[in-house]
Amino acid sequence: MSRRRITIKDVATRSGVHASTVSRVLNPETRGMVSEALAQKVLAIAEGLGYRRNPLASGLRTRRSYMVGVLIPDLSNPVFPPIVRGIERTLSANGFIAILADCANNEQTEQAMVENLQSRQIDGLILATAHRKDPVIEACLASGMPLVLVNRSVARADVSAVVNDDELGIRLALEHLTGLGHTRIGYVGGPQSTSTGYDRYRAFLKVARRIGIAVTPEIIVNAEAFSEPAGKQAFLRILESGKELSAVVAANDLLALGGYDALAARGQRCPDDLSITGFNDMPFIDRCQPPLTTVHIPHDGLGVQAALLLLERIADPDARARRVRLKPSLALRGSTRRLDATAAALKPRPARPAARART
Amino acid sequence: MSRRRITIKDVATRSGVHASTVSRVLNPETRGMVSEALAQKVLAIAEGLGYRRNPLASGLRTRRSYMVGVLIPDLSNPVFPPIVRGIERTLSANGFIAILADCANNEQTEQAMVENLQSRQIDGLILATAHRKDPVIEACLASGMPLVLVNRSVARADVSAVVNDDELGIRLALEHLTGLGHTRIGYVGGPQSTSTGYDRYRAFLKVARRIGIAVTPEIIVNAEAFSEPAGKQAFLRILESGKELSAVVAANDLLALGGYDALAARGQRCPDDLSITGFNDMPFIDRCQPPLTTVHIPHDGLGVQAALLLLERIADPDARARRVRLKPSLALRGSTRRLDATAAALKPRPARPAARART
DNA sequence: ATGAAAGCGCTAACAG
DNA sequence: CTGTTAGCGCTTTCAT
Repeated sequence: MSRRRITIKDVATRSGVHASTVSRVLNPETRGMVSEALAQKVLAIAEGLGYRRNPLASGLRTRRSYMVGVLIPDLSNPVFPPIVRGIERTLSANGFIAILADCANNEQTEQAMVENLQSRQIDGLILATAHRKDPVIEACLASGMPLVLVNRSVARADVSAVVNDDELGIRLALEHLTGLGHTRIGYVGGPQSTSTGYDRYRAFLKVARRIGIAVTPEIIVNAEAFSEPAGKQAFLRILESGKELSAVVAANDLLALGGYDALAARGQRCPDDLSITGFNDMPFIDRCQPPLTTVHIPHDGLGVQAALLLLERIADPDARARRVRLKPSLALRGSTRRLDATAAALKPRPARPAARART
Repeated sequence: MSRRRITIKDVATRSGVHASTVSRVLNPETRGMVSEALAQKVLAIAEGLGYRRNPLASGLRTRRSYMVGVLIPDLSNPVFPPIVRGIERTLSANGFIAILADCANNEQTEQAMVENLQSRQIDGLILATAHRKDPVIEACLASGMPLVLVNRSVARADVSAVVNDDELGIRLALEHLTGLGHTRIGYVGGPQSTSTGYDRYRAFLKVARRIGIAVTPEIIVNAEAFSEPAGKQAFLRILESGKELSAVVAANDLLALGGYDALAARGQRCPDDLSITGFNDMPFIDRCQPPLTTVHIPHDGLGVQAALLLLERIADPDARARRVRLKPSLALRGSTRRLDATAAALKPRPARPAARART
């Protein structure tokens, strides 16, 4: 069935002009070189024939593929779909396509995928992988490939990146809690090998000190992973540390959910016994019990900005690297509550003031 | 910086052979034409030079791009990320890449994206868009493009598709409920313009009749969309229909969540006043309150199978269309409960048996 | 078994 | 303004 595709040559013979003239007409940049009348005629014929340019062929010549690689550590992590969506929409609107690659959090795979993408002549690469040390970045930079990082920072300043303002996020969470009267506030962080884990941890230290919260080693526990089980373990440690905390800032929504589990395991409840804030505002986290108060990250915006930054760099590869920091906001929900004098302390055992009164 | 990429010609001059020989060596299919010794030598040199084949160039010649289009209606719908992930992993493992396109549920956009993908010489297309009537399918078929549908069925039998066994899913839900003693069971469905909405509705009619549930128009409401608000509206209608139902099967988890909202608005609770089952088992739905009993769909498996089916068709375009139907399972959680004689009827007003006993 | 030559579809020098 | 020519990197006849 599938008849041979219409080529530029077909249009040329039908129009009675040379192929290169057709090429000039079809390319917006060179359209001006051709007389308006002829251009219109050729355009009409191309349209009539249903001509579609073959980007592979033109790319072979121009070394432009109008393809961008998008490397994600794990699409099943709910923060990434909206980022990818923002990226894809923006690229698509600018005539580019997104090649999706999911490296399943595996550095080996990541390396291989980047090489594969490079060999496919992608015009640029968006990296959303999370590790702070990442040889792939050096390799990309060395090869001159336009590169933008999203949702992760990196030490060196010569690479473009779009990140959430994690310090602001932590500050929003902390100020919310102090505004509710909390003073003994702990922190459950993420793995320090990840950029978000590290950044938020640093931010907590900085903001907590500035606000005047006593920062001692016991009130801070960094979880092994950004997951519910790891969060539960971390919360259990912090709850059993002996420090009587009334609130905990978690570096991630999943960790916060782990906090719910930890409380449940101890026969305690959120927010009655402990206020908890999350980070990310992942989809449907407002439907859990209690609805999680969390730092909302504009994920779609991260994706859009990353795509725009990359397009900019593709257009001008010599442009300086830029960093964009997007502002998060606080999603106020039910996992935090005002600390009143009577329910002040979090007792290790459910020895509520009311119970004590009976003795 | 970016030194010119190594081409097949570079390898040729270094090896002292002709480019075509290198090509033969590098291509597994034609490797046999070259003497083993020479092949080894060329391979070593190519390796040493860091040669990477340029798929654009070879594709131009062979009309194979090793690229597959993946068209999604909306990546922010939580059912799709796992499907996409399964697709991507499988394609990638077979030397293909996935071009992701999100048409935002817009048919216009869908049409344009498919054309764009086709012009980019994709070897095949995976469609996850949901509408039952879809001119894009005809167009693809007509053009001879290998095509696989995922998570959606279509009337005509000559198109490959991977779907969940919705009838089994509905049966699992219904049998679970009847097993708990429910007999007055309603159904909140999805939009009939979508394939899943339609299929599950038909399945409910069929299975309910077979099981012996009285199917009257009042106990069935199809929502306007697969969303929480639409679900809430539909549940309100069914609850106010006058039929005293003790359980409702929802065609989708979001609709079920809307059911929670509807109950809450009426001062009732799930599962005490109404048992509800969902469909999809989307991520974190087990964390809502109450945890939703729902039909679990193997989304990742859908993606994997779709990719495999497409690869098969790409390898042999004349192969017959195949349909794969994957089996769902029931995720038993807290939104359904045994119907005991005392709490049998769902009263419009909270006139609980216990309360009545006191009078 | 290997080399030579042609060409996939398109663009970019270079002429005229 | 438009046609001619060459070539992007690779594969594939066709010779030898």
